[in-house]
Amino acid sequence: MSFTTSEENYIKAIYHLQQSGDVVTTNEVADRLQTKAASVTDMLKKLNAKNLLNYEPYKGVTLSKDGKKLALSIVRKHRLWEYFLVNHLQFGWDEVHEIAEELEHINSALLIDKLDAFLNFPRFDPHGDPIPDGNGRMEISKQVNLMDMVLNHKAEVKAVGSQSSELLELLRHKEIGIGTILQVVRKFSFDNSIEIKVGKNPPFSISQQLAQTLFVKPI
Amino acid sequence: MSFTTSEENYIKAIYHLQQSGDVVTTNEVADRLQTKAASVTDMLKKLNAKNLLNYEPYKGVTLSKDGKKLALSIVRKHRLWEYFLVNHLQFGWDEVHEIAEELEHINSALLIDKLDAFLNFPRFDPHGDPIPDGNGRMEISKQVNLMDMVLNHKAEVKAVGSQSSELLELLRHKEIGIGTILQVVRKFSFDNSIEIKVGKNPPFSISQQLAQTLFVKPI
DNA sequence: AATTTTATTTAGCTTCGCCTAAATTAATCT
DNA sequence: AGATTAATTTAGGCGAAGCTAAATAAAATT
Repeated sequence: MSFTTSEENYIKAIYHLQQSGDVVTTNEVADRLQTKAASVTDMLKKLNAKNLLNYEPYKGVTLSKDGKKLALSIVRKHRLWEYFLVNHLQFGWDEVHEIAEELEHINSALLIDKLDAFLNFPRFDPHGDPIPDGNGRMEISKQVNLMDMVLNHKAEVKAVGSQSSELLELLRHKEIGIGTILQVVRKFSFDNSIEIKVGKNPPFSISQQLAQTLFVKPI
Repeated sequence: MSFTTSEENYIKAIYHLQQSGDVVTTNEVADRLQTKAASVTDMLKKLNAKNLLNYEPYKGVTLSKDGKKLALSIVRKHRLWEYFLVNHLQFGWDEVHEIAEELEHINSALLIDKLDAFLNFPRFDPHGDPIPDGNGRMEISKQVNLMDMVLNHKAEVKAVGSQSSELLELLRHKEIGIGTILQVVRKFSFDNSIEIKVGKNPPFSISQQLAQTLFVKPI
């Protein structure tokens, strides 16, 4: 089964809307996709006929098993491409969304598998959102990127954005690992570097690139 | 100005058809795009109205200045993506065409510039076709990939597929450079390696990966 | 419970890219 | 040159995905 870009966009929108508040309404979808309710109704009927959703007129919609699977595969593609754009093409993490929005519709399972391998099977995208694996499974813990931590709040390192040996070497050197408790004590806007404090050691600074790959959970 | 995937495919088709035999006919386009002549006529009128072509009913079509520019930008994208797929994602050069066909329609000048830089400004794609630069200029010489040379014919190395330091190191070691005269004396299908002879030295073998980055001109 | 408001669906129309069949122009062959 | 064949265009339609306006169902108010 293959789907149009439009169909995929609807499925993805419903997936995201479903995250907060189970059943999704026609207007919510229309809002998110910048389209009109009537157009949404048309598409819901179409996707319902393809068994991607559970839809009953006037009663809102949820994704079916197949719909969820499709949504996760699109999310996977989107986040892998974002990772690629930021970590290999030197995009800022704030400028990649629209491009990934296009790339996510490229149709090739092999391409995505090879991209995943090339990127070293990252588990989080540059925004800290988890990347589903080939079976749609992903990390659940609600993490926040170290760049987004409020000052002077303790947090525990929960995940790193990639498995590349260069990154691991650097982390080993700085003595940062999963489980490390730290807090951000200062942020410098010049180069977006931040200063962190681990235990009773004196604070030291880390680069934006490094901070972006660290995901922490506030304590 | 932005164009639909369909429009871009027509422009690209006309560009390629124009390479061999100036003026392009409706049926040639229909053939190449696996569509019907009537559909082509529709599109030709549309693209003509957008000043991308010089089209007169019954008299065939050529690309206008703008059309050529657009065509070259699509070809550029296509070949850069092919290069990426083969040299970074480990695709075989025979399996990348369809995927690049999709990727070439992704719309972002910045993306392509950054991809180009990431790839080290390659001048030839994995098939030996030249990659246009941002201004639509590209190498002209009719080269053939070393993999495709007939046995025992002398040829001169004209270009290498990339500028990566790893490649250059290897070439220096093997004493191959632009201008080197060589001939393929044997091909091994097991690993697609080939044996070449330079001057009066004994023949030596080079890997498929290396051979694919070498472009020669038969003498 | 009846009415009003809001949400959703239905009906009918538009554009895009494609199609078939019919008409027309150009090319080729006696 | 006139007739036949081939190439191309025109006319009319179709499905996808969108829209507006009207109809209907559900929710909220009185």
